[in-house]
Formats: sequence, C-alpha cells, structure tokens
Amino acid sequence: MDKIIITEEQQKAARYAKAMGHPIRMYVLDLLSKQSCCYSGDLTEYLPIVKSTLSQHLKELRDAGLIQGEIEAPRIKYCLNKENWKEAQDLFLKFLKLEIEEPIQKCQ
Amino acid sequence: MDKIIITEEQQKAARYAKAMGHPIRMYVLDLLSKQSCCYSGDLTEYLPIVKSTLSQHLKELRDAGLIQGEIEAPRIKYCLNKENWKEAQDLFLKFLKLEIEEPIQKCQ
DNA sequence: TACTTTGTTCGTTATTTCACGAACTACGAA
DNA sequence: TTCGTAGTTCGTGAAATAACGAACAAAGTA
Repeated sequence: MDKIIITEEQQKAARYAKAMGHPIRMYVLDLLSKQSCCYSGDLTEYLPIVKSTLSQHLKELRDAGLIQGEIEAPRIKYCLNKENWKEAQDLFLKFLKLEIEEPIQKCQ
Repeated sequence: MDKIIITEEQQKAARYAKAMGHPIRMYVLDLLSKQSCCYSGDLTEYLPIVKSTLSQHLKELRDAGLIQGEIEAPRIKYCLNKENWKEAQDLFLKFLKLEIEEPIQKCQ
C-alpha cells in the first residue's frame, strides 16, 4: 500500500513553524515585523539570555530563511528576509484558511 | 536593567508554532482544516510512521490544544479544537501582519 | 600596534524530540 | 468468555535543542 507523500508546502510550513516555535525567536520575528530592523546587541541587552544563546537563536532564524543579517560594523543589523517571509505568510494564510476572498466581504 | 517581558501572546503563538513544527503534525492539521475530522487508524495506514509514533504526534497536538479526540468505539475521531484553532488563527494573523484592513486595498 | 566592542564558535550539560517495538487497555463482535 | 481491532503507554536509543561560559575572530578606535 502506498504511503502518503507529505507535500513540499507542508514541509516548508513545518520548517517555518519550527523556527517560530520558541518564545525568543517569536519575539524577534514579531519585533522585526513591526520595526524593520534591529541590532543583536540591543536584543541581548533586554532579553533574559546571554549573547551566545541569542546568537544561536538568530542562527536558527537565519537557517530557516526568515531573517538576514547585514554587517554594519561593528554591529550586525538584522531584518526579515522579505522573500521568505512572504512565502511563510502565504503558506500560513493558506494553511489557516484565511482565504484572500474572505476579507473582501468586509469592504464597504 | 530590566529585561523585556515576552508577552503572553508571543508565548502562546510560539507554543502553537512548535506544535506545527513537524511535517507529520502539519499534515494532520492541514487535513483537519480541510475535512473536519479523521481517524487515527486511517492516518497510520497512509503515513510512513508506526502507530505508536503517530499517537505521540497526536498527543502533542492535543497537548498544544489544537485538536481533540472523541471516542467512537472502537476508534477515535479527531477534529480541530475550534476554540483554540481560532485563537491560533488570530495570533498568527496578527503576527503575520495580515491586517484586516490590508486586503481592502484589493477591492475594486 | 594595542585596545575595545560585537558577535560567532566551541565545549559542556541537561532536556526534549523522534522513532521504534513490545506490552497493555478498552471495547465490540463472534 | 474469548478474540480481534484500535490506540495508548512504556522502555529504549539516537539525535536535536537550549542554555551557559570561555575562547576566538573581525573591525573600528586610541
């Protein structure tokens, strides 16, 4: 009997979800979706973890493709990876069944 | 210096995201968002994992509050936990900045 | 060139996750 | 009551995750 193939989309969505699956990382993504960029140093200052731990979380977000860093010596400026963020938005939108059509009813 | 408090919403969103962070679980949720219910046995039949492993994944989804099982002897019928699913939708919608207002631009 | 700042990598430890098979439980059917 | 079906739980092992401090690398400043 043939086994189900889990779709590429489901795999991708799970990958993004996994990256979002920690409070610290969720915080960072939430922040970046609001203010376009941030510096790692500012985060360590306020988050209750040491810089090496933060670095690991940022690496996870980078590996998942959700954020990207830009060197602005001596610091690194992080922002969302717009392309992948868009993909994640689309995947979740679809997954959550928040169809594009639905909100249109709210017009007028 | 005071540390940032990660909001309740961020914690919750991270919790849901974590539960969605595995291809098998994403598959199950995706299925349930489409067809209202399913039976564990049918899943084992098609998914490339044994029943005990599936049981663990379903337990994770249950613990996260995303699904609920109803005994329909000798089987168990699973469906989304509507209340929490709604909460997850709202949290992600907000998080992904898919504001209700935004799609309005698409009108006319 | 030395110093400072910023962030990554390394080594370690504890915990969690994922997967499996075996054993167990619940319950309807023979 | 015995059997079969459906799922859960248990025990195990391998791998991944999370956290820390120490050491390291890169690059601007004194």
